[in-house]
Amino acid sequence: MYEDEAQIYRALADPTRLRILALLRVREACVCELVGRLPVSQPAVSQHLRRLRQAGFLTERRQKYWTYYAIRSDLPPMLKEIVAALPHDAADEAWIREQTADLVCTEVKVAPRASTRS
Amino acid sequence: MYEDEAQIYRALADPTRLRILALLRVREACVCELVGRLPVSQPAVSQHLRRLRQAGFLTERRQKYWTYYAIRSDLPPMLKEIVAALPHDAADEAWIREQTADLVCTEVKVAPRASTRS
DNA sequence: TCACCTCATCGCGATTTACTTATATGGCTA
DNA sequence: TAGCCATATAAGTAAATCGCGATGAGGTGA
Repeated sequence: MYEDEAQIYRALADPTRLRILALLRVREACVCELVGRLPVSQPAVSQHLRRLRQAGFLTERRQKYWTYYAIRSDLPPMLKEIVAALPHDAADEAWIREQTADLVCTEVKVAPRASTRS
Repeated sequence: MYEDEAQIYRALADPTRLRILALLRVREACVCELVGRLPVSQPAVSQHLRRLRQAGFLTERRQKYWTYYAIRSDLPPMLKEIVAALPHDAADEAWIREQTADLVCTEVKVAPRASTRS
């Protein structure tokens, strides 16, 4: 009794996952984009995305190198309201809006690696 | 960032707490009434109530022996919607409706103790 | 005042969660 | 097909969570 509902709220019970939802509210994004913005490692982001997907919040789509995650368009009304009610972080939203999806990952992540090539 | 919201959803991330909210949706109740209905111990119920109160869902009121908990009437709209959207359990709602607050605890709990007095 | 009632808190063990690093997977491209 | 890229999974650890029984706190009433 109420296990299913608790499961859904448990998926929302983490600040990083809420931030991911707020970011994806602007537009879909691939894992590496989120990794470039969030203060946790790539596996952590991957695990959070899996949790949100299993709870029914996200869909995934493969394209070229990247896996894009997006908020399900057929979200139940209550969940849609919850997502809509999340606070807006101006910096986060500006950031994800100005990303050019196909460039971010390679461009951003090659730079740091340059130092390891020496 | 998003810590406060996560805190709220964490308070909802447990089936027993959701069931308590659904029960209190019918009417306020004292701890011993909830203990009489839920499949967990009195300390567990007490802790769940504290968690819900700290998250801002409940108020408490003392009267004679009992502490009555109720859903805050000034709940933010989003939280009010969340509580309203919880599934209705007919048996639970019938049960709490037919309780006569002042009788339940002493009546119900004296009986089992009789066997330990022998 | 003292016994009794409800409820809160303490202290503990078991489980879950969220993170890390290391490594595996699988698509893409040369 | 060989190597690279983004992503997923594995394994381990620290902290949070949920349950219990025992006990403490505080009001009530004889």
